[in-house]
Amino acid sequence: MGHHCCSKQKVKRGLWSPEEDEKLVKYITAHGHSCWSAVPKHAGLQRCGKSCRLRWINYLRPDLKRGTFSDHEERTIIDVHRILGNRWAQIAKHLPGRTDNEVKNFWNSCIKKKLIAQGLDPKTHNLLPASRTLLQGGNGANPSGNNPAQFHSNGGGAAVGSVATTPFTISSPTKAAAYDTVTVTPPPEMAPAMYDVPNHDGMLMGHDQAAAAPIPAYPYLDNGGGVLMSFRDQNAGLQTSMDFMNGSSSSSSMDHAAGMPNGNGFSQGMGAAAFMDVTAGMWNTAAVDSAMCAGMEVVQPQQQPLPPPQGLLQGEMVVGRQAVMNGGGAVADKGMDMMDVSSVYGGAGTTTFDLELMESCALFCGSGVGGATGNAMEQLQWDC
DNA sequence: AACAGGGGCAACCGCTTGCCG
DNA sequence: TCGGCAAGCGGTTGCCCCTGT
Repeated sequence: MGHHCCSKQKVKRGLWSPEEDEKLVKYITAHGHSCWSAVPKHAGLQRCGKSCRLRWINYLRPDLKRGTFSDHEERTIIDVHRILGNRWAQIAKHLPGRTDNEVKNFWNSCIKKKLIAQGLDPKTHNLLPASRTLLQGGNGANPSGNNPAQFHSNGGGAAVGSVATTPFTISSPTKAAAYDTVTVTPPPEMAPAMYDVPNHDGMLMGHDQAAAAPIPAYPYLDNGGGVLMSFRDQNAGLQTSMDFMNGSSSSSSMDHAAGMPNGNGFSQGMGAAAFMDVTAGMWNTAAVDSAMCAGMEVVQPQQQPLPPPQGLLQGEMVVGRQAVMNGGGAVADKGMDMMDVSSVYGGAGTTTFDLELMESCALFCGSGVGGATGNAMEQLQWDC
């Protein structure tokens, strides 16, 4: 059965011959591809437009990078996949010269196996049950030297060494020097509700001072500020990290004070909180409801904070989309109208970080409330 | 040398999305 | 608002090549 666009045509299928490639390249080079359905006819090809498009995009495009994936590209794929899931086109955008098809094939043929070999579920990036059981037997420590927690995605090692104290990290590297931190003491009655992580898949957020250090440039997310996220497996005591960087991002970090009850984490089952203030680029958080940021260190700017956008007071706390971040649970139950950033995004335009990815990162925070279904990584997938 | 099995990759299929009349 | 069309996208298939027996 042919494509819809060519069902009435007699089209060739299967592998492309060099002659066909040449015809297509010549035509596209000379005329472009404003309408793919017209391309085969004008190029003298017995193919459907859809096939021509695929051939061009996946193989003939001059800007394609051929050959094996580098270690860096591999790490990038894993990192972004952890956030976006099987959204190959989105992942491929972070790999110049690579196509979604190429990334997908590489994932299925190589990376997936590596993750499984490391004891990680390639779909969720969480520990596989077998590995979790094994590691739990070691009281959360890494007994084998093949600890998935050592699979630190950015290669920078910012959070690898902080397994014991840094469950989840969001930071941005380049303006680290402009910020210091203040610690907000968690009200004891509030902290458990906010940080309880009820199941194995709970993702935790926290702050890692080390993660605030500048990190070398990353090839992806070149359209926004950087975010570094680090995940610790609550039960196994393991941690992995991901970095979303770009050269213009501001620095920020979040921190949980030591000794937070039950793991310092954002819960799938609870309303979760990530605090950043896009009024100053990002993570310029100042006057935050102490109940919301219990146990967190909230970064404050040291130098010339940017003026707040319209509709926001300096230092007001805004994060993500309200519908995403403020899903109810303990936080919402207390009447907190948190994380509504829509007015900021649409208004002053002061944010510079990758909203799409950031939102993907943030989604998990609230989606489990009122029906904590699925796992953390599935909740990360942005529901566009 | 022949064969089987597996891996990698290119291409296809079908659904979704966006645009336009 | 609706329907048709084209493009985008992710999942799947099938072919080719390599390796082990």
